[in-house]
Amino acid sequence: MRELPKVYDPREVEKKIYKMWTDNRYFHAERDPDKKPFTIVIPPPNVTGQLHLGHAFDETIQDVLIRYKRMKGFSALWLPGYDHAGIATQIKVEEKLREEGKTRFDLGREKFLDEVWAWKEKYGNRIVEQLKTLGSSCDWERQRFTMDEGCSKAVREVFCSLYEKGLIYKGKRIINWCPHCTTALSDAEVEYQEKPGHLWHIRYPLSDGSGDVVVATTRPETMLGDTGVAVNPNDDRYRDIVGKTCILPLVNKEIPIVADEYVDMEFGTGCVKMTPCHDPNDFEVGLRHNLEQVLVIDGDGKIINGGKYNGMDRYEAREAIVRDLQEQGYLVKVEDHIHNVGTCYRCHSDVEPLASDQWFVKMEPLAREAIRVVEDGTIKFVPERFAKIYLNWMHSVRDWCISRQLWWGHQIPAWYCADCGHVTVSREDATECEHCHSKNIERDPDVLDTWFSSALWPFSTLGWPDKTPDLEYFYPTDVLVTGYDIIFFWVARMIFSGMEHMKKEPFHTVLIHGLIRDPQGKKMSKSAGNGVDPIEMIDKYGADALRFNIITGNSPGNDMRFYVERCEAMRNFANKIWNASRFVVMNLTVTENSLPEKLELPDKWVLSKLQALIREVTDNIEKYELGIAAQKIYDFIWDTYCDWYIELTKPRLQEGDTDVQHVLLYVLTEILKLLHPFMPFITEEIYQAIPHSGKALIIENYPEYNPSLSFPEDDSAFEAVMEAIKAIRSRRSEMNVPPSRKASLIIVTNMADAFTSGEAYLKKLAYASEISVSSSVPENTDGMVSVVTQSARMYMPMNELVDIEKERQRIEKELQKAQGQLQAQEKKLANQAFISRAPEAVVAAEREKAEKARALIENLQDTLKNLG
RNA sequence: GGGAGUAUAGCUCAGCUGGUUAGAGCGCCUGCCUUACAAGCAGGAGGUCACAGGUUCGAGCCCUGUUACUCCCACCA
Repeated sequence: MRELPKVYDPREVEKKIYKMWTDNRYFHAERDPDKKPFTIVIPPPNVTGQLHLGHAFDETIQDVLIRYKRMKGFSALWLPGYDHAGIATQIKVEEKLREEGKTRFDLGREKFLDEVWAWKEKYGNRIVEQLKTLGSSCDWERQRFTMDEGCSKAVREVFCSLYEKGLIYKGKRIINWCPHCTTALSDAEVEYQEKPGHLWHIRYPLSDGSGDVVVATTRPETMLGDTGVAVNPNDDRYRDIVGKTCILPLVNKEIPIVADEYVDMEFGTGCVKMTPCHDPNDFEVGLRHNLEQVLVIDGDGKIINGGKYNGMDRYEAREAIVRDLQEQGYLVKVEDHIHNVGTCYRCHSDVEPLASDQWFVKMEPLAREAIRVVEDGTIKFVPERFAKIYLNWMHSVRDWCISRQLWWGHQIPAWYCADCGHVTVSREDATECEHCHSKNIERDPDVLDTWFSSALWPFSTLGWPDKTPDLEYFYPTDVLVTGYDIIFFWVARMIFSGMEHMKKEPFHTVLIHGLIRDPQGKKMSKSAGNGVDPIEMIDKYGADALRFNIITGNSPGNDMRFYVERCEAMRNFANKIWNASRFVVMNLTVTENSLPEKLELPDKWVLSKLQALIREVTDNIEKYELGIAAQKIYDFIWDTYCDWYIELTKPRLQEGDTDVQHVLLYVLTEILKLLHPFMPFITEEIYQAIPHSGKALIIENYPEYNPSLSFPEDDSAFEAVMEAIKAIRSRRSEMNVPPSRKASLIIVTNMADAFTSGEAYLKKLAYASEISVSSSVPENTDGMVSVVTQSARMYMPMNELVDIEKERQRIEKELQKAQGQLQAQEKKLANQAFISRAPEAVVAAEREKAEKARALIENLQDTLKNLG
């Protein structure tokens, strides 16, 4: 046992404690056949990213679960790692190059990748350090990276096996293209934003000179790629012109007018220009009617195949085209129109839909199992409602575009033969065409979507495709913790990947949390400048305070606002525990943590409360109600332990009672264990400073409910004493009597035992000078203040402070209130329907309440009588 | 167009399967440096649980409708 310093300094303590944990390898999970495994794989943060509050939220939840399970005797593995984050990382390195006046093409692929790896080495460690600062008990010995050798092997295996099964194919489709990132994106990577725009009505003259058609468009620049006009076959207005051709203005090209059900007669003019290369619907219509495909916007968002507009940016071209149309008399009218524009989830540029040759994963066959395991409950979402969101998406999922026109990532293992055109897809790097054995082959330059490798994370990190002991022991993992914003990106893809490649669900529970927002409820972002740096918060208030702030005060799946003030409050809580512990240490002469044979009333009371807490907290954690569990521990520590129990021990400690020391120490230790998953640092630090049997709190056993330490009768007996104390305090406060003015106390009660053994506590907490417990009322109550509870009538001589008339009024008021309450209770109990239909326990509780109300009323009436 | 969420004290939010007098933090008022803690202690004020119906012995919680705000999906050019 050692002295605790007067002020708790989280900065110093946290560093020291974390080192102690890692030095002793407490985070390392062994494959112990005698233990059950409990596994969480971390949602891999961007390797070059920085920890933000979203991570802090996510990691804290995982750390609480892992620490809890570790203490519950599981071999708890929290597997850490990082994502190469293809687009995000490549953009950052390209930005750096741009500052040096270079592009990636100046360097060439190989040198550029060297640059990215160097970048990764430089910044890849920062986030690791930040995770450690937060207290994350990850098994760092198993740290992985989505582009390390093992993960690369897994990616290669998956790509090849899906290709062999016909579940990966290459084809020309309309895909989402980001002109800024210059790559294709998947549907999930497009965010739609409502933006104000216009609806331009443009006149296309009929070739035969018999009139014209007017089309409406939100994107006039795409007219350069128009290869037809479509109308609805049931539209009487246009029946005559179907089959005719019209002249595309500016381009001066003859294009057909076709009839297709796709066209909505109600919208615009009922005539739609068809741009097969830049609109998914037009693409489909074009295929049905054999329309020509003309690509007019290239990968940089510039016009091609557009005559005089070539080389213009798409928005520049829009202005020019509208101007020209107007000048030449083709523009009929312009309307304001709000429409949804797709934007890139990484850079927020407007996405350009364009026809392109890309690799896809065929989703329908994979989705089937992914749907089944969620529908049949093999995988549960917490909260449940997210299962619906997942299923909706999975039911209507389209093929997944997985090729990216980037250099940073897993290069697609496909080689094209220049001689026979065959595509060789291979687990080993190909040296010749597998079909014609020509050496004249070239590898596909594209890389895979970052999420392709993340999808394999739960098993690639455990060694798959090799049959490793880790995979055998730790897979399937248990809980996957993440925000609702990446259910589609990641969770969905892990589920179908796990089912396809492991034939086993990757986890049984998906624990979904919300987003952390700023105090105004806005999303935190770098550009808005409203972000809060968790590291700064840790520095100021301690990791424990930040963790506790984040874990409490929100309900599962809901967003939460972040308040610095709450960090302060939690810092205060940490300090409260610290000082309570200091108090215990200062008063400790015993060196062993054990319970005495003889327990006094408050001891039994606090132990009973502790048992109830243990049961509830464990229940809550098992149901992933971490915030509720944390709140209950908070309340117990502050209210039950500090404000009541410690105060109650003071008289006994002064008398040199060592039994009470034991109880103090015992309860404190149990509290530390309960709290440890939430506030790991301060609890460990205190544990190390008090007498303890184990080596470290982190590997202690989590408290178990023990009914032999629950004493319901003593519990309620002591509650009666507490009630008396509270009533006296309240009375004194109303009368502005300072604690320094003690008063003698006469207690009339039929619970003499409880009040007699509680004398010392009444003296201390109710500021009594001397106490007499009797069964009869004093003869003369003049000049006495009366305080009444259900179990006692108490008198305090206060002489000059007492006004009989006011006393009478006050007690009459209390009496009235109590009678009102009793009336309500009696009414309820007189209700035959209630008696017969409500559960017995509820009725019994109601009867007890009525009893108590009657007791209180009786006491009040007697007191009134005695006033004379 | 489809789906989901939220509405509880001045502010931010809890309230777990319907069962006391609806809670916490911050803020506010009163009194205390009571030898662990003023980052504290004691006492207190403050709520027709969005609105209207319904189910039930009993509703903040369940059902229906309304209003307001938020989000996701779809993408009529």
